[in-house]
Amino acid sequence: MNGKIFIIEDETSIIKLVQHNLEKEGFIVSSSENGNEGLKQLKKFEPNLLLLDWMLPDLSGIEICKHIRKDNKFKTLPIIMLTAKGEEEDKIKGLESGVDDYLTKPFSYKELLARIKAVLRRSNPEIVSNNLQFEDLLLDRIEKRVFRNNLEVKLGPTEFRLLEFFLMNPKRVYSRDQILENVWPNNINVESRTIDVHIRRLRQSINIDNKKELIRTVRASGYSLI
Amino acid sequence: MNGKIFIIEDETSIIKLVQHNLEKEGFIVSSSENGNEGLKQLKKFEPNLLLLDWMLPDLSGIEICKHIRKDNKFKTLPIIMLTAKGEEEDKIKGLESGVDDYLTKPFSYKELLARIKAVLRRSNPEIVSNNLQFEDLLLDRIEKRVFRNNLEVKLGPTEFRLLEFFLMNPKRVYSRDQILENVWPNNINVESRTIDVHIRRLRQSINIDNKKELIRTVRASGYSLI
DNA sequence: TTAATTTGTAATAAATCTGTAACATTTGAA
DNA sequence: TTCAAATGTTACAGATTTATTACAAATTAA
Repeated sequence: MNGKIFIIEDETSIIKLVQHNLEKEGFIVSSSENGNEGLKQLKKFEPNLLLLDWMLPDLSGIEICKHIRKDNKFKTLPIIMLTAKGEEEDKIKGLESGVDDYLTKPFSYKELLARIKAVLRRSNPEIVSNNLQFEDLLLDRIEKRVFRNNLEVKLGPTEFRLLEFFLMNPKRVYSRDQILENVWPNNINVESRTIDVHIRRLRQSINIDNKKELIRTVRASGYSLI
Repeated sequence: MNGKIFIIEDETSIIKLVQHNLEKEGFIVSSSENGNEGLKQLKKFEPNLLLLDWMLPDLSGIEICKHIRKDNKFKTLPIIMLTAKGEEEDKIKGLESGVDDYLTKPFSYKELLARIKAVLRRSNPEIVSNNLQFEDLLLDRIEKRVFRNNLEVKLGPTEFRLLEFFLMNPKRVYSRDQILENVWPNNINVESRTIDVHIRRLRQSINIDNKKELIRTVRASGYSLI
């Protein structure tokens, strides 16, 4: 993980906390506490992602956003907006100015990191680690391949996403609802029992020559990766 | 890749990191942590490219630059300048003293390598390979030719660019959008299905006497070079 | 200019995936 | 042990995605 992240945020404490943690994670981080100055620095720094405070002393986050989107070189720079609770989230959501995601303060660092990775995964997949592993199971997000015990396993798109989801938190039990929410595209409604069928298909695919079962059924609760 | 690269840079940690990585890449690397000494060594070493810190304890990078440009033997030595953030990049950009490129610290190694190759490709094309290869497939960027198993394969311009793109990151799956963005000229809009047709044409062309299929379809995701 | 090649698209065929219902089996509480 | 609820399994009919083909328009070469 060696992407570059720029932070424009006027609360020094937040900058310090986030910068320190992101650097520990391996990111190269630079920051500014003010909009105009930040914009200049940003252009020199050429980050892979921008954390942008919604409310700044001089320029608003929105202004900065627009400014960036006009600049040909940074037209596609991923931006995560940081907002204080209640700061018109609706407006932010609907932004055409092109915010890629947003977080409401106070936010947990863990959540921020997750969002950062998710956004980076879309824009610069090579920066974020792309392999998920569990025991003898390996899923390569870049190549979209799955291996069990070094043998490739063929999965359909839904089974792939399902396994990907389980691999993100092995051992954790997910209810059918949680699985639906996370694995199926938004706003799609499928019968809850449908999941059972996909679980079966996934099980069947990854159980190369009667190796040990990797998906555990937790009666009345859901499923988990062992 | 067996060109010679000289580094003049006073931060030992940077030297170590860069030198180690470049050597892994196949370059022959030598370095100095000081300007005057470095100049002498450089002349003996006769590198194909110089990585030069802008700010040095004794001589400034600019001084070194000028010095080198006066020397008939090194008049054309490609130089990539390394600058700390905020070190008057404008001046550097406009330099007639002839810096070929510059990078702002902190920089990612990946970016450095890309710049080095780009600069070398201009000055010493023979050092940087202009061939892309994958298994028995070979694409010559200079001559614009493609070979499969040593037999030349004729491709139309679009198929050529398509294959070139795939060869830059074999095994990686690209969505149709990504392919469009990278293979088609900017601001051109073609139907996403059009890509399927070009994939077909490319497949047909490179599948000389039923050799193994090289382009993989990943349903719901895109295509990849195997 | 004409001829040859290349391109994009639409139409259709083929392949693959999905969701569901129906029936089978397992589980655990009473 | 019994029985209802939960999960497993299967088959299948759409639905979706990709492959293939043909063709007209655009581009390039002769």
